[in-house]
Amino acid sequence: MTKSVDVARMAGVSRSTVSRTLNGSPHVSPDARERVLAAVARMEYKPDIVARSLVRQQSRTIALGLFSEAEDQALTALSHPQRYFYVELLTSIEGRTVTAGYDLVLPAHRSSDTNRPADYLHGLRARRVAGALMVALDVADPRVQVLLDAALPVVFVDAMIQGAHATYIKSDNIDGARQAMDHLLHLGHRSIAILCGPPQSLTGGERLLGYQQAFARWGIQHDPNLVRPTAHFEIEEAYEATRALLATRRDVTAIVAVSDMMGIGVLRAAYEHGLRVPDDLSVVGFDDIDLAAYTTPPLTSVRQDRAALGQGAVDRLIAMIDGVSEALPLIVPTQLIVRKSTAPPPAAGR
Amino acid sequence: MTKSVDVARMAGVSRSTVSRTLNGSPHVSPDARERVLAAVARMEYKPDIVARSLVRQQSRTIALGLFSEAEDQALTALSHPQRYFYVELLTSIEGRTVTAGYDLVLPAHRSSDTNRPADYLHGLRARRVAGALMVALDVADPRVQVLLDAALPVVFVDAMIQGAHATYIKSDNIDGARQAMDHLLHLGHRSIAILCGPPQSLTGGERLLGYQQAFARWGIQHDPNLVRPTAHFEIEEAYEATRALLATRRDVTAIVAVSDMMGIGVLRAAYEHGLRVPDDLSVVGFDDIDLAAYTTPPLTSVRQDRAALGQGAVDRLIAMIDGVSEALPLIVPTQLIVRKSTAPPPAAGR
DNA sequence: CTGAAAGCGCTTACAG
DNA sequence: CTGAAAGCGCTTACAG
Repeated sequence: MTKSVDVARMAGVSRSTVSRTLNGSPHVSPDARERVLAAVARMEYKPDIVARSLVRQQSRTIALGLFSEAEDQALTALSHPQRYFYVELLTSIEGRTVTAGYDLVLPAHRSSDTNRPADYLHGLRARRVAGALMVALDVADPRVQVLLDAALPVVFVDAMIQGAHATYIKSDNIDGARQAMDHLLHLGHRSIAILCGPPQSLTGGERLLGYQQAFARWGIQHDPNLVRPTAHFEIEEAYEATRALLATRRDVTAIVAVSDMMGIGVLRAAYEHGLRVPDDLSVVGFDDIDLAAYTTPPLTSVRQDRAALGQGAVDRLIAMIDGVSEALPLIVPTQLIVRKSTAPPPAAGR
Repeated sequence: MTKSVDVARMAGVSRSTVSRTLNGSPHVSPDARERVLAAVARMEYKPDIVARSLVRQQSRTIALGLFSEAEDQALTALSHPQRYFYVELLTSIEGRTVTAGYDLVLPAHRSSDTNRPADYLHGLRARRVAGALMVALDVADPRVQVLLDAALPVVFVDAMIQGAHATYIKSDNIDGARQAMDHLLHLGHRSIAILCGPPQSLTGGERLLGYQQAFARWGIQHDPNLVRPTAHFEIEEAYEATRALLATRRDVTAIVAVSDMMGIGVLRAAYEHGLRVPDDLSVVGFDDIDLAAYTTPPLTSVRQDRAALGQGAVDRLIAMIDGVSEALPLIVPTQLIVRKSTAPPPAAGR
C-alpha cells in the first residue's frame, strides 16, 4: 500500500501538505495542490482509514442495531417472515449510508453485551462509530437508556424514543390505517375486523388507533369484538385468528391486517374457508412489501415509504453527527396502494 | 474512555503487561495477570479497536460484498423478491461473523469503485479488512479478477471461483434437483416441466442438469420443449412462462421451478388457469425460504441449508485468515422438503 | 502557504 | 517475567 509519505515524496512536498490537500484545507497553494493530486492519482493512493480514524478520534462508520429480541445476532431476527419489511428497509438504509461515504458496521459482540448494555455502548465507542441507527427497538430494550445517556448521535427507526442526542423516524401509521379504512368504508363495508398484532406494540397500536378513529369520523359504532390481537405479527397467527373469526362472524366482509405477512395468512384462511377474495371478503395488508404485488390476489396494502424512511434516518443521523441538525423526529407519510384484494361487500352478505 | 495506561496505573504495572495479559501472552506472572484483570473489570476497560487495528495492520473485520448488478449498493439488489433467499442466508452469515468476534462491514464506496475494481480492493485494504465474503457474484464481475490477484482471503458464496487465497461454498444444486425429480417420478409423473431461469446462470444450470440426469437415470426420454428458461428468477416471469406452458401443453402434470419465488408465480398461474395444486398439477420450488411453508398450498421445495452455508462460509474464511486452512471449496448438501404442492398425477390426465 | 513535531491508543521486539 | 521505547499511518496545532 502506498502511504502519504510516498505521495509527499513524489509531489515534492511534506506529508502535512498531502494531508491538507486531501482534506480540503484552504491553506494549500494551487501549485502544490496540483502536484499532490497528480501524485495521488498516479500512485492510486487511498488514505489509511484506520490511521485516520485513530487520529480523528472518530471513524466514518455508522453502527446498525436491530430489534430487541433475546437473539444474539442482529440480522438473525430477520429470518422470520414477518420481518421482510425490515429487510427491505435495511436495503434503503444501506444504500444511503454507503453513498454518503460512511461504512455500515454490524459490531461483533458476545451475547452478554446486549444484556449488559454498558458493554454494548463501550463496543460502539471502542469502534469509534460516529453514530448509531437502531431499527425497531422496543422502548424497554436495555440498550435504550444507556444510548440515551451517551453523547453518541442515535436515530431510532420505527420507534418513538428521544433524547438530547437521539431522535426517531417512523411512518404515519395512524393515517395509513385511516386511509385503509376510508377505502373500505367508501366501498360500503361496515363490519370490518382488524388483526392488530400484539397489544403493547407501537405499530400495531397506532394502526388500531387509525382504525378506531375512522369509525368515529364516519359516525359508525364499531364492534370491539372485531378487534383481534395476535401474539406477534406471524402469518400463522393471522391464519388462526382469521379462521376463528370467519367461523363465528358471518357478517364480517373485510379484514385489515397490520402487516402484509399477516395479510397472507388471512388470504390463506379465506381460501380454505371457501371464500373468494375480494368478491366475498376484502383484505388489506400493511407495509406494502415487494411480495404484496404477487399474492393471490395481489394485496391492497398501506405502503410504508422505505426509501424515505431509510434515507431520512441516515440523513438525519449524519446531520446530527455533523452538528448541523437538531435531534428532531421525522414522520413519514404512508399511502394506500389499491390492488385486487378489496372490492365492495357482497350484496347478499356472505 | 478508559485506556490501557489507566488500567496499568491502577494495576501497578506497565502498559506492556496490560497488553500482554489481554492478548493471552504466556509471559505474564499470575500475580500481575490477576491485578490487571481486576483493574480491567473495575474500570470496564475495552481496548480501542481502531488503535489495535492500526498497530496490528489488520482489523477483525470481514467485508461483505454482494451481487454483480450495476447497482451502487450492496443490499439494494435484495429488495427484489427473488432475493429473499439471500437475505435469509445473510442472516446466517451475520450471526456467525459476529459471534466469531469479527465485525461485518459494508464498505462505503462511490459507484465508480465497483466499476474500477482496483479501487474497490484499495477500499478494502484501506479498511484493513481481514477477509471478504462475496455473495452471489457473477464470474464475470470485474471485482473477481482483482480479488483473485490479491493476497486477501476471500470466500465466494454461491459461486464457483477459486484462487490461491480464494475459494467458494455452495449448495449441491444438482443433487437437489435430482431429489425433486425422484420424488415426482416416484409419484408417477412423467411429463415434468422445468422453469430453469437464465441459461447462463450457475444455479439454474446446475438444477437443470439434475433434472436431466434424473430422466436419464430413470431411462426416460424427456421432451426438451418442457425446459423453459426465463430471463431472471422473477415471480412474474415464472407466472408468464407457466401460463404459456399450460395453454399449449395439456399433458404437463408437474412443474419444477428453480426458486421458491418462481414457484409462487407458478402457483398463481395454476390458480388462475383453474387448476388445483396438487390434485391437477404438482409444483416444486427451490431454496425453501421461510415463506415456502406459508404459500397456498404449502410448497414442496428443495432446501438449501442456510445455516451450513453461512457458517461454513464464515468459518472457512476465518480459518484462512488464521492460516489454519487451505482454500478448499465446500459443497453443502440439499434436502427435499415435501409439503402439500405435490401429489400423484391425476388419473385421467388434466 | 509550508514543514517539523507531537500525538491518537495500542502492540511488540528489545533489553534486562 | 517486565518495562521503556519504537512504531502503526495519519492529522493538526505550532512556528515560521
